[in-house]
Amino acid sequence: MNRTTAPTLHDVARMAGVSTATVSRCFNLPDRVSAKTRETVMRAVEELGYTPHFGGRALASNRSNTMGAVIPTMENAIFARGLQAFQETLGEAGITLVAASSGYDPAHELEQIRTLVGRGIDGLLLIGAARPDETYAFLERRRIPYVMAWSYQAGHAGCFVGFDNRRAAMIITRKVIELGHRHIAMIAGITNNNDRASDRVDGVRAAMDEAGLTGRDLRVVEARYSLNSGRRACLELLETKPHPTAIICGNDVLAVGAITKAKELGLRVPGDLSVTGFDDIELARAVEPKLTTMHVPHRRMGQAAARALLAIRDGATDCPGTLLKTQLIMRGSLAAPA
Amino acid sequence: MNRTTAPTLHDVARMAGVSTATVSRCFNLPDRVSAKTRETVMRAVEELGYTPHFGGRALASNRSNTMGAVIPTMENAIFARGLQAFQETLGEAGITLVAASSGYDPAHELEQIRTLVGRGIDGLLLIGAARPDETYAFLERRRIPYVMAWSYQAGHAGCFVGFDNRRAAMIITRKVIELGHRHIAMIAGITNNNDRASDRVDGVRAAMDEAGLTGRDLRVVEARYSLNSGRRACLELLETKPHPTAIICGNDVLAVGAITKAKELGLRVPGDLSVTGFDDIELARAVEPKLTTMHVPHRRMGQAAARALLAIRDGATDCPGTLLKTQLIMRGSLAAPA
DNA sequence: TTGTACGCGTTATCAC
DNA sequence: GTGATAACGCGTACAA
Repeated sequence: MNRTTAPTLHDVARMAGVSTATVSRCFNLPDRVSAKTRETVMRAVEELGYTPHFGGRALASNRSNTMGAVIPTMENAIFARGLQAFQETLGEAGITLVAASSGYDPAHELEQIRTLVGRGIDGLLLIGAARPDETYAFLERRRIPYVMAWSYQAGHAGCFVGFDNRRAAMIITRKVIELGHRHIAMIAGITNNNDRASDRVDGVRAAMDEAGLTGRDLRVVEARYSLNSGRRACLELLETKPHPTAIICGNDVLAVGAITKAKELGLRVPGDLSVTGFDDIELARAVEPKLTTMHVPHRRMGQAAARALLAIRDGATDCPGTLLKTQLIMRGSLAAPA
Repeated sequence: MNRTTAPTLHDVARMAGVSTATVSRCFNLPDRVSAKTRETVMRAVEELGYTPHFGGRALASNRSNTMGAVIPTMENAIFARGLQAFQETLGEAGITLVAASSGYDPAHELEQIRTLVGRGIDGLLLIGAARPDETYAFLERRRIPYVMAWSYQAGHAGCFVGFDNRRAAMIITRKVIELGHRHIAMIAGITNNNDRASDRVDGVRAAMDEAGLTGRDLRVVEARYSLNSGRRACLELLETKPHPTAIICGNDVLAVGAITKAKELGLRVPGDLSVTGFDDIELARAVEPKLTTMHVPHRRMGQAAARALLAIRDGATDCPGTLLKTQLIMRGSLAAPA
């Protein structure tokens, strides 16, 4: 057992007394090999602790059995959760995941995509649709199958596995208006290069219009994805007159930050101020009052994205995209204004 | 622009009017190429949108510029956060990350490790030290450099980048005792195959002993990593007599679950019941009262793990491990018993 | 400084 | 059912 280098197909072949071709077939086309030889070969494989070399395999087969994913950051629970499901589903199909993050920066995203493509990925998961043409051009030129998740842009070319952010935001806003709120504010995520965030703002605006409320009745501030940003944004909104009676937030983290700050300021939630979230992460049930929010099926989305990519790999001609449903979850943080 | 296949080194060489060797050198040993040729080559690279093929590169150089990581699950915020930092630091060094998850199952972990190793990773990040000898044997045999994070087992062979879970748990328990609590309970994470969880239990026990309190004074239940499990465990603990006046939790998620349940039962926290956490994730500041917990530098740990692996790759002979410090964060959920 | 030529571990196309 | 053998894209002696 003094091997200093990993065993190769050749070593296995020699040990089993067959050709390398046969050993290879044992892995890739097992039924084209007699049961007896297969058994001999597998014994040798065991004994040597042989594992196929990825590089050689990719080179010869022009397939890597690898899918890539570039997400904004793993620190955001919704992406972590989706990525986990994505990876699990891929794993069941014998595919490994290479992951990278863009830090919400389109230029960095392209750079990461370039790296992954160089690695020979068979498919790619991206988040949202907001990126420069250059990125799409690169993907097309290299013929890399990709799906975009967390969004669903009907007019946009490409394959989406996501939901209608605008519509979901409309639904939650309608509910707020229906309860009687007229002075409404929004704490949005950073909308620059982020179609999920900007679609949600659009949705809120659309619902306001629909109800005959004007832009003057809606104040929007943007905030980074953190509890503290939510707190700061909430404070900023409460310093203007007339006070909003409801704050619609672009995600749960901002909403929880806002609730915390409001309570610190002596406001009762939802008595003095209603707050809504978006995503329905675990945090939504940990805060008091529990958060009224829009449930997004993050895990199902990750699974669907994986299945879409696998379908394309297996020759699916048209886009196997999926429009997922979100669901308004009424909890304690939204009520009629006093 | 009708390429149906990715451009190769050969294509670039032809376009630039040089040999493939020169193009290759432009990437790997730029100073061995004249500035003029290099420029011509790079122009061709740009024009063709060339990216080196990973497989070929790995095959020829016997290096993959890839590091692997097998973590229990990305859905746990602490691992997501650490992995994010790990990946960022690796990225700065031009290394890509292949990630997999074990679902807290040692057998599945080994399987994932096998896959990653087959891909030709240059190093591996693992969580904790609790795994079968078979796994370690495999790693040794294949000469894969690896570091273990989130733990620090002084007596254990191998390279750790982590902290002393037992000691940290002792510190928080001492504080609880010092405040006057005598009836103490613990909601631990599942300790099976998890040295972080079991070390924390040991630490609590050790601090009890040290204070002359017996095992009889400590009730321990284990719970899965979720708010609901924390709630259920809390209920179970409160059904026995004498009631604990303080519950020490193995992580923040369990602690928040416990607080939520206690409040539902009409108990005041910390008036009737004190609760402590472990990890200091964002959730800890979102709950009311804010959680007294043990801060763990997850991001720094991910960075340190990456640096350790890079150091080994660059020939470091002894283990560049790191013992990180944790810090007790006093917030509102722990106080003297009534 | 640059080019030639070989080998890395695997799969695929042939014959047999 | 099995065995030669030619790719696959790249790095790197070695030669020029």
